[in-house]
Amino acid sequence: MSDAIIKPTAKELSLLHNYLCQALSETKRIQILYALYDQPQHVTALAKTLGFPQPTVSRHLRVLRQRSLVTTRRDGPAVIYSVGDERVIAVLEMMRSILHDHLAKQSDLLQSDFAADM
Amino acid sequence: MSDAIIKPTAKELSLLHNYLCQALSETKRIQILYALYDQPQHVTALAKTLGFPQPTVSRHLRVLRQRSLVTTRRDGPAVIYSVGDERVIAVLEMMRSILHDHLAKQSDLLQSDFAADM
DNA sequence: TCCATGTATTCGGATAAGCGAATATATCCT
DNA sequence: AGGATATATTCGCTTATCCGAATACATGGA
Repeated sequence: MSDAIIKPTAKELSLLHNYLCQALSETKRIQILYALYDQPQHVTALAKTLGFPQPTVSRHLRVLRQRSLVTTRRDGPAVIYSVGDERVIAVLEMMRSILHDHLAKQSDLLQSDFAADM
Repeated sequence: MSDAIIKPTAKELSLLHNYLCQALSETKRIQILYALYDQPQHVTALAKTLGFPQPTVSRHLRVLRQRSLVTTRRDGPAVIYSVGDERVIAVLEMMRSILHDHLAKQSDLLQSDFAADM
């Protein structure tokens, strides 16, 4: 498993960072991705759903759009956004499970510390 | 598949962001993770491998350590760092494959644009 | 204990990224 | 064309984060 991975070059990592890591490095954008995964919708609806101002949502969507992480289709004057690549959600879900295990482990530590004090 | 995902709360996303996304939102830290995955090593060796100043590496390692993304063990005055959770590498590898498909698709587009011009 | 090696932290300055408010642009309908 | 709705962009400001240089801290051996 370990040796199946071809170590990426610095250049590739820079691309990876600019393309994906950067895009996911903002809570609001992650919220937007999950909201769109739950339900494709247009900008104003998204803004209302999340409680953010419309320009804020629009700016974040631009970042996601430039990286093809969301796709668009017009519906009259509105623009419906959807998740462009579901694997991005899979990535986020994997991160979530790592986070959950981490929190569980921390909670275990707290418990054993507590036990040790008794 | 789609309905198997429990939509995370804003609070959880904030945690996720602070814990993982934030940590991966920096090219040098990703380089460090891959270098440690390739070979656990101490700080100075890492700095030499990557060509970064030692304090820079140390600062980034602190960020990773605080999130348990790397683990440490002492070897005399040196501190050997290793990857703390290999799933983080899996996450990065998944991102890489998304990036590669994206680049391939872009390259296809360029090709068809080119063909259309002929 | 003192020195050598290795690691972590602090400081000031520079850069990048987000935000709110205002405004520009686009689409459709009459 | 002109107005209504919806979306995108720009501007100035604030905040967060990174970096290099200097320095403090930790460990083991003479």
